[in-house]
Amino acid sequence: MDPLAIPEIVIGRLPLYLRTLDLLASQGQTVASSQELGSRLGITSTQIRKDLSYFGEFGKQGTGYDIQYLREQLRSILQVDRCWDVALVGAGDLGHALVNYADFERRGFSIAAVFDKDRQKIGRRIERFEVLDAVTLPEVIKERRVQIAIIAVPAGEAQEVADMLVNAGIKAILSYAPITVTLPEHVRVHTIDPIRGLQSMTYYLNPDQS
Amino acid sequence: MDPLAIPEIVIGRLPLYLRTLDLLASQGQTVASSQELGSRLGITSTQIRKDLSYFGEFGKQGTGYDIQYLREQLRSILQVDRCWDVALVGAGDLGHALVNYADFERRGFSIAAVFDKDRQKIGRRIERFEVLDAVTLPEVIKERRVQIAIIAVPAGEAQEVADMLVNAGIKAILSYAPITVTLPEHVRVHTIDPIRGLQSMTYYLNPDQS
DNA sequence: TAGATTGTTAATCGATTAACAATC
DNA sequence: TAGATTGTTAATCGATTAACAATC
Repeated sequence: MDPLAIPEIVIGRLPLYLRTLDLLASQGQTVASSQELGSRLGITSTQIRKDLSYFGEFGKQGTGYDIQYLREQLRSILQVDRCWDVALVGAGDLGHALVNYADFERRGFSIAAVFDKDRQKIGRRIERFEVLDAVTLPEVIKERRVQIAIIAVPAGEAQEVADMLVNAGIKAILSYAPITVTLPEHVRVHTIDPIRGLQSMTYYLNPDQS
Repeated sequence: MDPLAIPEIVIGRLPLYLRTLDLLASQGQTVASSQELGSRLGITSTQIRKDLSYFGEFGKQGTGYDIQYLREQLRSILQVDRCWDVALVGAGDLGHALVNYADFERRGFSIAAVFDKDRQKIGRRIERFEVLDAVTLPEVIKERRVQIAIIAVPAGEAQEVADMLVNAGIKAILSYAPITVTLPEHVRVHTIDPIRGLQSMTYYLNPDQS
């Protein structure tokens, strides 16, 4: 099946399904119905079955899904049955938090190198990494054929860093800078902006606060 | 207009518009068309005009939008023309990064207190905050009538923390724990899971990596 | 067998966009 | 006036869901 024939919104939900199955597996559960997954995620069972049906038939009537098997299938579909090297740009507080984030490894990613352009930070250690000079970024990324990067620099530097990453061959970027970066369309970008989430919740809040 | 009559997906885009207008304003620009906003955000100008039309008429034919005026209007709609107190739970690396995140203040939020349950962390300082014992969370939140909280604790503790927050009166939660927390429907939750974003990009990546 | 649940079709629902009159 | 752009309607497009046969 052509990967692009499947709606992006469906692809966006698969990691949610996988995450939920991981949780159930860690609790020792071996089988789950679309009903159970749905109620845990707050979506309908029909939607889950429909989403999965784009890729094949993974369940058993009357029973549900074998958790182990469906996890394997989803990992294969999402290509996280391998481990992807990730370049991290920005060795500030957020960079530190990301280096220490244990979930990356468990879920298919491994930080391969940490860069910063600040003289104060270059050469310092963050856990197992030495912070590398950002000018060496292109060669390191090219040499190691890294395809994924995380941007954890201030908003004002993010576009410049993104351009540099793309020139070095990066194909997917997770950006923590609260701006919309503009890139060639063959490069995928996900932006994490915590304020965006907060601001769309305050819309619904009661105005009376002390 | 009844706030609930407007599609949530529209509300979700307003912070994007505001963020872009903030950027343009900081560059000294005074007027912007829906066309310009759209091309910066990668969405159509029609969609922007349609979204804004739920709330009123803010533009001028032939000219576009007065940036200053539209910012004020959007801030008012989103209720970020005031500053909201936010309780932060979790004083680890991520908590540190959030305390130091300058954008909160500029965009309508102010961290009011930091909590942790770890004896090692309680009493320590993070910038201007003393880390408070999580058992004091209900009283502090109730007393200060805080409505918003950020969860920055490990996944295994997140549901418990969320329940505690809701009992204390919290109405909106931004969670960095990679699980789906289950809460009463009058409470809004936004979950930030960086791996989710990465996993939906690897789907499209070329499998050949060194 | 009876009960449960899948996978899929067709209907419904909702969001996006093309088109355009209004007007600055 | 001519050109540009808004606000809005109606058409289109795409996503969700109800319904149900198949089957474990």
